[in-house]
Parts: sequence; structure tokens; C-alpha cells
Amino acid sequence: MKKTKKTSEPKKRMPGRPPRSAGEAVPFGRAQVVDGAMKLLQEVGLEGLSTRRLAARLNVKSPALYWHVRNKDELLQLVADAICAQIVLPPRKESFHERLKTIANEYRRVLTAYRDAARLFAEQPPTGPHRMKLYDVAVETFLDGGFPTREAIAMATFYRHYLLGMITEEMRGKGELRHTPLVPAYALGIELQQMQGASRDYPSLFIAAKLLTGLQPEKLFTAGLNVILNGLEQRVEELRRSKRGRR
Amino acid sequence: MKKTKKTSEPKKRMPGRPPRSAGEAVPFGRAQVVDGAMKLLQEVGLEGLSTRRLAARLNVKSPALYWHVRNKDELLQLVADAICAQIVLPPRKESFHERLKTIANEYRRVLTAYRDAARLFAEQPPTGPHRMKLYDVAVETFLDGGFPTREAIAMATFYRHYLLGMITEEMRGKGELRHTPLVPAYALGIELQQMQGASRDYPSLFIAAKLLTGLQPEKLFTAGLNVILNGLEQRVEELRRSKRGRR
DNA sequence: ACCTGAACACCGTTCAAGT
DNA sequence: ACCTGAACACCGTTCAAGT
Repeated sequence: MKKTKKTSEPKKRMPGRPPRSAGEAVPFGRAQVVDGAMKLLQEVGLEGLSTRRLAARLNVKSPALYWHVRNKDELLQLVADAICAQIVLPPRKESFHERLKTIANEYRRVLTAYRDAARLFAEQPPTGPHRMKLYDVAVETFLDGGFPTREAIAMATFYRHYLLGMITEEMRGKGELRHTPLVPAYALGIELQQMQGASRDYPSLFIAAKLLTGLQPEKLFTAGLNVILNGLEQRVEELRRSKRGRR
Repeated sequence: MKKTKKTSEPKKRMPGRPPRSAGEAVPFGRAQVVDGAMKLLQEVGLEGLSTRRLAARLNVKSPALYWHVRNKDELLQLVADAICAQIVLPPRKESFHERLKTIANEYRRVLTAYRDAARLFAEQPPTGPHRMKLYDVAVETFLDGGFPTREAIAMATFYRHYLLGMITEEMRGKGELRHTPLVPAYALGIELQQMQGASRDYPSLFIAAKLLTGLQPEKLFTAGLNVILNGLEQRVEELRRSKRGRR
């Protein structure tokens, strides 16, 4: 996808290319567009990220973007892939369990660093070289773990959803989102507190709402992570047993 | 939320209300708006569901909607809640394991019946009485399972994300989405097949891409479900042990 | 090769005005 | 109480035209 087809991109600086003369306009390529989009994302969030705003930020009229990028969707995928590029993949020699753990922690490390990144990842399919490589490594891990192919790809996908879900939840109420009107989880809690009849209609939720502050994200993340890792480990053993039984 | 505050709604048919005379315009309330939105959702999907289209569908000018509904967001939440209303909650007497299982199966049963429902649920926070009740029951289940409050609400949330993730994936390529250009999972697979170098760059993914057809959704769903259920069960026992150890 | 001007077909929402 | 007309401030995208 990087070196194959994709949108026409300024040629890779071929030998005979004329050197840029002194007062020429700032070079402006796909990289700057993506970079600008990432910064804009940080500032205004996923909702606020529009092609027109991005153009304005780059001191350019909005149709200009369409020279560098097919459409908004491709732009978002490029942004997601650029973020994903920072994820460090686990070496294959690590164990099944360890590999999944480092994938999880890396996911979290990188996605919590960018505003709305988890939501972006959830919305955009894993196109783009880095995301596909990550996907590939995940599938490989499950294959190495003994999962049959179909199940391996399913598990890699479910695992991804689970991680994104945990990270999304962790990001609610976090700094980056505080400008947003009111973050759902907290809003829910506050609403519940004010809502007469809440303690009758939603007793457990009402109890929980009181504890919405003072959450310790990492702790919950590892708790959640252990749940799925243990579940997967159990499945691995199950598969191993059934294999051994067959021969 | 139903009987408390919320947007002004045609009064609950007070005693002295004048009966509707013969040739009067079709009664038109919030219920019809939500109903129309659900039908429109089925036809055009989440992307296509705009307030203006909905208005047109109801033979009304778009500002008219704002009498019945605060804004588009509230409308979407109402739609989500209406769908959620069909989920049958497990009785409390069932075991932890059983309750989570029926929640999962009900989720799947209902959400696969509506186009883009899983995505709608993932995007919209669980406001609305039915979704909150469901949330409440989930938290209750985890509390009954022995989870401390903070962990209970976290697990209920993670569990929800996991289920929505599985259902979302199952819906890719399904009938309702076939009109859509090309569904990501399949598109990915097809692209991979055509992509030269794919077998080198993404070997595991490439292998898996060949098997993207012929998936058996229910099978994968239960496989995925068992993973998380086993993981949770293990955590329950862990909590039980540590409790017993403390006294 | 890269950008602008002008335009198209849409959005969500507000608000005064009608009935 | 409920709806319309007119308008506002936005969208994403195309396409001929400029340089």
C-alpha cells in the first residue's frame, strides 16, 4: 500500500529534479497535510476535524487538499496509520501471552497520547501499512498460539475491539476531552445523582456512580486485560488438548 | 428519564383534552419521529440518516422535528433506546455465568436485526431508560459475582465493548450492508489478494484473507464469548479466594 | 505539478411567523 | 400546541481555470 499504487504522490525526488529556488513557497506534500490533520485533531477533536478547517490551518483553499489526498476518509486513515506507526511490535520469540500483553500496552501507550485516537481507530478500518502490519502480527500471534486460521483472525479482531473499548473508556473524562461539554461517563454519574428515582430504577448503577471519580485507569486496564488474557490462555490449552487427543 | 424531565412532550392525554375531530392531520408525536428514524436507518444506514431526510420521509419540513426532539443526538439516543427495549434481561436468580451469557445472546439477537445498530450503540452513550437498565443489570451481575464496585462497572463496560465489537464484525459483509460500496473486512481480503507483496509484508493476514468467506458467525461469536466468560470466571474465583484468605 | 474560484448538493439548527 | 419560511453557518467534493 505504501509502495504499490495509491494516490499520485510527488515523485521520490528523482535525480534530475530542479533544486528548489530561494523564495519559493513552502514545500507542501501529503506529509504536511497529514501532519496538519494530526495537529488539528489534537486541537479540536474528531468532530471538529473538517477538510475546510484543515485547509485554513494550512493556509490553503480546501480543494487544494484533494490534490494530496483522495478524500476525507483516506485522510483519516492516513492519520490513523501515522499514529499506529509509533506502536512497537513485539518480537516473535516472545510467548503468546507476552506478545499480546505488549501489544495491549503499546496500544494504550500510543492511543492515549492522541486526542480521540481510540475512536478514530474504532471507526476507521485497519487499512494502511502500519495498521495492517499490526493486524498481521496479531493474527500471527494467535496462529502461533495454536488457533485455527479463522478463529485466529476473529480473535485478533475481538482483541482489538476490546483494547479500543478499554482505552476509549479510559479517555472519557481525561484531560484532552475536558473541553467537550460533558463526558458521558461522568455526565451519566452526575445525572444519576440528580435524578430522582435513580436509586430505585438503577440501584447498581447508582451505587457505582458515586465511585466514578477516583478511578485508577492503569489498574482497571490491567484488570480488564488479565481477564481476556486468561480467557485466551484457557482457549489455547483447550486447543492443545484437543490436538493432542487427536493424535 | 422517561417520567422525570426530558423534552416537553404532548401531555399525557389529560382528562379534559378535546377529542381529535374527523379530518384532522395525522397525529404526529415523538413516537412517530423515532419510528420514522428507525425505518430510515434500516433503509439508508447510519451515514444516510439525516434530520432533513427524516423530515422529508415524514412529510414535514425539517425544523418541525425540533419540536419533538432536542437535536439529532437525542434522536439517535432515542432510536438506540427503542432498539434496546427489545432486549430481554436475565432474571437475577440465574448464575453469574448464565446471566452474562443471556445478555450476550440477547444483545446479538437484537442488534443483528437492525442495520448499523451495533455502531449506533458504540457511538451513543447508554443514556435512555432501557439502556441504563441494561447497564444496571450488567453492573449488578458483576457485583453479585463478587467484583468490587469500581471493577464491576469497568467490567460491565468492557464486556459491552467486547460484545459490540463482535457484533460489529459479524455485521460486516452481512446482507444489510451489502449495498455499501464494499465492506471493510472483505475489501481488505480482496485488496490483499490483489496486492503484490502482500504475502511477503503481511503473511498471516494473507493466509487469513483466503478464509474470509465461509465464516460461521455464530460459531465465532460463541468462541469469542467463551473466551471472555472464562476469563471473567477465573477472576471471580480469584476474588473469592482473596476474600476467603482475608478472613 | 499544484493551487484557486466558483459552484453543487448537502448538512444541523434557530427563530420569527403562521395557524 | 405544532408546523413553516427563511436564513445561518457550516459541510465534502468537483471541475474548469489559472500559474
